[in-house]
Amino acid sequence: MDGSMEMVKNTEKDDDRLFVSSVDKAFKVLEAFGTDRRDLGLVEIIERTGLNKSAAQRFTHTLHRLGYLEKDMSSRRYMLSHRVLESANSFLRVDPLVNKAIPHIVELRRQLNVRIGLGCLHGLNVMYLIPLQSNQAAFRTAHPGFQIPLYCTTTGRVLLAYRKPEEARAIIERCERTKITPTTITDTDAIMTEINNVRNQGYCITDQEIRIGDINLAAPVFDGRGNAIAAVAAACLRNEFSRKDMETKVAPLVIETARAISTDG
Amino acid sequence: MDGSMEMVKNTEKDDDRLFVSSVDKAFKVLEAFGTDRRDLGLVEIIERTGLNKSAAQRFTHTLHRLGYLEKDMSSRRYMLSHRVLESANSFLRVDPLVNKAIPHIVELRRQLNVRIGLGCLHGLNVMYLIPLQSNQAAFRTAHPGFQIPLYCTTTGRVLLAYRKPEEARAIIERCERTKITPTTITDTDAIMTEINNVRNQGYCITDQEIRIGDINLAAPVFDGRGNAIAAVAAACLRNEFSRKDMETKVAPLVIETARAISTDG
DNA sequence: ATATAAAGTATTGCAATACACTACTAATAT
DNA sequence: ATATTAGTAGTGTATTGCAATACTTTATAT
Repeated sequence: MDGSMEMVKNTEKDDDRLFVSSVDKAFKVLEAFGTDRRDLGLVEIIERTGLNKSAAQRFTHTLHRLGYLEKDMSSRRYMLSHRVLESANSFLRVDPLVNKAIPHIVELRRQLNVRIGLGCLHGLNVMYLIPLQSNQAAFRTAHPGFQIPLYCTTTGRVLLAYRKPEEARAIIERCERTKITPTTITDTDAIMTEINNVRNQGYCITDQEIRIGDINLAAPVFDGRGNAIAAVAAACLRNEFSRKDMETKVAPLVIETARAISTDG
Repeated sequence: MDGSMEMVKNTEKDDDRLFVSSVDKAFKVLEAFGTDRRDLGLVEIIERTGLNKSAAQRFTHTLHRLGYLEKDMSSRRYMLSHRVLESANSFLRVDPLVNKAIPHIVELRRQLNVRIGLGCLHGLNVMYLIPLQSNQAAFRTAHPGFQIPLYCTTTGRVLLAYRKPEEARAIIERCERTKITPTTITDTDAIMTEINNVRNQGYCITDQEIRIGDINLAAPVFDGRGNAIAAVAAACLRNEFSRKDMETKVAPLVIETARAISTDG
């Protein structure tokens, strides 16, 4: 009654009369299903989403009825249904970048016979739109939507290289930089040095910064306005490709592929 | 005021106090984005979803703020964002069927060098969880979540073959059976005959029923309880594989792959 | 075996949220 | 220039979603 009727928590989503918070909560539930566990019980969903019991109950129920969640009736635990693939397929089939890239990516894979990916920025991660496995092996990571950290990967560094340096630096500093392998570079300045090289040489190499035995290389894809919107990356094995091989043999092919995918401005 | 306060429209979702209809509407908007058009304006969304203007406005706005829809500010049209790949990736990475199948599917592709797919039932369609392209060409249809009709495809017929005949018949009759190619079988009895053969011979062949020049073969994958939960399908070219080739060379390999993926009861 | 705790399900009155309606503005098409 | 269509903003109201609570079932410990 002291006149302070105004809420203090007007950070973002409040005071937005068009925002429907039920939708937000429903997606919080969907997003609770990550890659670590397959099925979740109600309490686990409550823990992961921050919703209360009633809300968790109502949104799991609703998503179940809509067919986006499966429910195992004996364990009463929920899991994602294959229905979530619907919108993913819609996206992939109509996205111009993906469609333009596919034949070039396939051809590059044929030439090098290594894993090839097309990735873009997604928050503080790189998301692969097309992760093409090599012909021999099949990786569990070879599905669209696969994400890897931004700061220690070729695709991430390439995409940062074509943004304003201070912007790139800010993004890197927001990353939780962990030493994934002994050779992972985590120092901001060191990463910035790598990034600065990219703009000069037109590609980026990382040497087992994310997986022992891998040496990777990526080059930028540009849109019509000259923005780097994606990168083509090749994941090679160190005992098949030396650093010199990467520079002299792999780099020209990857750069040429990325250029071919780029929209000619 | 005549006492008829009760609603008449209690078909399904009403009288369900736990069902949150805002979530339903939000997903209606997401589902409006199919594979025919990339971007949609507000009115198109209204037409496809049946929502009114306010609702369409609020849910596009909400989905945009959540990052699931992109908005082109010049055309003010919406499109799916690559964020929809997140849950697809989560599903594919943790699904036991997919994980068990991948190495076998890859090996089968290596042996035959044709397109191989792992599909399951999804309403009146077959949905491919893993559509593996052949090594030479790349199809736009080679993304997870790709759907094909049930009634005229090997996977569909295989999956129906291991259900009760009357159930299978009912499903077929619910399909809108169009003659996709001149040789597409659309008659219910004729399809039932094909389906009955499947249970005897353990596989299904279709001869250019969905694409001229293709001859396809599929075999069932069973879960621990003996239910056919998926099928392995091989899409071959007619000028590379005769019907006899399919029966003698392809069928044993596909059946063996499907059996290897099946959970041993 | 029995008790105890934990997880999941069902119900209800209340009020805040999402609703439809309307009015307004901007962009095409004629 | 004018008409028409598409998209945006605002508002009072009641319907919808909310939290609290009670109840049932399953799991765990004693």
